[in-house]
Amino acid sequence: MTIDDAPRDGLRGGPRELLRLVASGAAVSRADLARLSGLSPSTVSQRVEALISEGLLQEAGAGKSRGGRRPRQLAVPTGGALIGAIDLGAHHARLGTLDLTGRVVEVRSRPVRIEDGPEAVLGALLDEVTALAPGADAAVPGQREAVPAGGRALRGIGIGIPGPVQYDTGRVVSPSRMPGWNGFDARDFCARRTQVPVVVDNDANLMALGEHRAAHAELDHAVYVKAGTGIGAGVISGGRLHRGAQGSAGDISHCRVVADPGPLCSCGNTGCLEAVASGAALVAALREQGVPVEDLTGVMRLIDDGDRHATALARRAGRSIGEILAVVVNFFNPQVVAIGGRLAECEPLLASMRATLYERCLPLATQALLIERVVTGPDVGIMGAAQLVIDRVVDPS
Amino acid sequence: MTIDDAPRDGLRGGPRELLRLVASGAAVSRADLARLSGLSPSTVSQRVEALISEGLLQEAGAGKSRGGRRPRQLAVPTGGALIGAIDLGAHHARLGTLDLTGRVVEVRSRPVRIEDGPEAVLGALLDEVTALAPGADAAVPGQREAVPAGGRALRGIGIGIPGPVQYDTGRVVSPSRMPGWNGFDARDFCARRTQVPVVVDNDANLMALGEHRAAHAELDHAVYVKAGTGIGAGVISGGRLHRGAQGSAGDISHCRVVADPGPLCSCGNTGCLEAVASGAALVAALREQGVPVEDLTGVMRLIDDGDRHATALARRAGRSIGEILAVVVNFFNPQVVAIGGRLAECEPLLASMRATLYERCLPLATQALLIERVVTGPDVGIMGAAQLVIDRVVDPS
DNA sequence: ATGACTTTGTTCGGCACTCGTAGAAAGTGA
DNA sequence: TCACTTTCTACGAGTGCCGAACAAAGTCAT
Repeated sequence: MTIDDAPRDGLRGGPRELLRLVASGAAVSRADLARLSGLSPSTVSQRVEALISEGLLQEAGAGKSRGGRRPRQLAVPTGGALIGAIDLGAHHARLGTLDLTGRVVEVRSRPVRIEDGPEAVLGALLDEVTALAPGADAAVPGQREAVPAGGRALRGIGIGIPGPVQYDTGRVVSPSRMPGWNGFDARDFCARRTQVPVVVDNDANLMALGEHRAAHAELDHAVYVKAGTGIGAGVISGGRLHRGAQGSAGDISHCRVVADPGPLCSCGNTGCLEAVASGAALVAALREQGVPVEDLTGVMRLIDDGDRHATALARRAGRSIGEILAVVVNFFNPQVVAIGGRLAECEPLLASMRATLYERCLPLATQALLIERVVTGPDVGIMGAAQLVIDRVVDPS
Repeated sequence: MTIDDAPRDGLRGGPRELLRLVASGAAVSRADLARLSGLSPSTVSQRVEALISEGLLQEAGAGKSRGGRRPRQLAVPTGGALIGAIDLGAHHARLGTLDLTGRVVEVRSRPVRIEDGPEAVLGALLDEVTALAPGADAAVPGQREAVPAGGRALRGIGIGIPGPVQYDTGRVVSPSRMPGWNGFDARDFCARRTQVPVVVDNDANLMALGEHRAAHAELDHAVYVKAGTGIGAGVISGGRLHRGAQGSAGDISHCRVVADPGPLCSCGNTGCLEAVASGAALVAALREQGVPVEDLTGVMRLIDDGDRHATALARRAGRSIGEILAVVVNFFNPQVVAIGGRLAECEPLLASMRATLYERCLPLATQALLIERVVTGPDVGIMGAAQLVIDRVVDPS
């Protein structure tokens, strides 16, 4: 829809690049920044000065000499403004605050009941997030420009939803298994309620953004699969998040993987990937086999214990995911496919997926392909949310 | 590989935007350009002056008044420099010359025998292309800057290859059914031979570039399928050509579409899309059924005549292509899927493909999806080649 | 210690690009 | 003939970046 969906920010060009280089520890001095960013020393000097006067950067004493003048070290100040983030899942939500460099400050997990509807679910989570940033009303009005903004005020909130989100409008569209959410304008609702800018996106997209920035910032093309209760994917093309026309890019959950008399899916079709390989499908299939299992955690435990049925199901799920991803890899030719979510912990699933990919893809497409588990951990979603807020709200270059 | 694979040129920003607006007939005067491009009138004036002095644009008398001063009309000069283009196919090649706005000047078709190897095939085609632009040595040395460059000199050549091309290096990599081409550095060979800048890309990518610029320039995400002797696809993401990590993006020909004892593919696997749905596969399957058919043209004729076997095969091919494209559409969520190549003329195939797409995709992904036949005609490949040359050689902003 | 050399960082002028404003040029219409 | 519109250019200003020169602060061999 928009011309530039997500500015390729922290890499080349954007003024945030310098900030990120310092925050990541890659650069400590202005000279480092010039070398790493490719900008001229004079430009770096200029920009650093601007960042310091905005309160986004500060000097931190002198470093060690490398045979010449000692560098004046730079650091990202702690205690500045905050970003709120919510990563909503099928049964649990993760929420927290992060600083303007995208580092987690505080994080919590809460059980949620999606079926209570968007107002109730989001309302409670928003209240908790805003409570984590008490600085909002402690801000000194006159100094908002000079000092980074009072106590620890909230500059924006990023929210991930486990279903399709029309990013331009912030609406949730035709989600399966989220009764009462269809068409809900989550962005507007949250922005009105908190009086703070809000961005809303699909949870897999946020995972992709978080993991890509944290682990693969130098790679141009990547696919991140989130396999938990449901299955989704986030797509990076040319260093930017690819959301597609309706914002539903990466939604592979209803691709067909088994011939016609397959298991019935929540979407009404049969044989969908989600009906075969998602966490919910594993739980359902085990129960059908008479194995008493509570939830996905129970399934994971069975697999860890070496239960035959559960392990076989996990292998089959991995094969199914691999079959779809094989098409995706041939078509998209990414540099990396990373899998996250609860099911990524499942070794048999991962192994089957890998095997299927290598078997079914062009050798050309897999020869240099990284197939990994997501390395950023359970906070990856809220980290991606914060990245999005930084890109779109804090510093939309 | 590169940060900015293909600059989003003719749209917003690039200095070529103005040229394209004039060439397409959308703008006739400087005032038009200012309105359409969003640039200020002063900037337009400046850029137009620069383009005129480069010989890329010229004034063409006064237009009709709209209640005020009459506009000074602009036009793209004819007779300027040329771009050479070759669209290599499995059995035929299309070659020609185009002007700097991407319009075809001359075009021809030649039978080729790929198996003669790259030097012989490309050598002959290059000779013919250079012969179409005799201005190369007629150029007046001193005036190369002021006047557009002598007679009709060749500024660059764009070449499409029916197999994977590593775009960065210009090498052909592991093509199936192109014996003797693997690893061949086509760009270097052609550039040395002609002493002119050369760009080489996959044929489906060039088709995508040509069709996108000509028909869907305003759309951000598109997939163009080229179904002829082989099957390939070109991918546009965010208005740019997405080539992927190894340049093999869009290569869906070896995705599996039938369960294990499927037809043997040239790649050694069984059940590949190419072994089921390509033109070559249709010819082979008909022969196996005892139908004497010469080539793809023969198959098309049978289908037009209503032959049951041929039509059934075409329908099955359409379904197979649709099954793969369904995954692609769910994953990539494009605004348009267009199909070109010889098989696109086949109505039953197209119908089956459409049906399969609507059946297997998320409604969200197909509700606004255009499913079309390519409209640019048989020259689309060389038009795309010229676009690539313009972007990368003539005017790499 | 002393001078040569390194590394770090700033200042300053200049280039390239764009915009806005003003105004010139060239029409129309009452 | 005058008011008004449309088209196009000229000029000054602003921005963002760069390179060169220089200033600051070290190390190291003699």
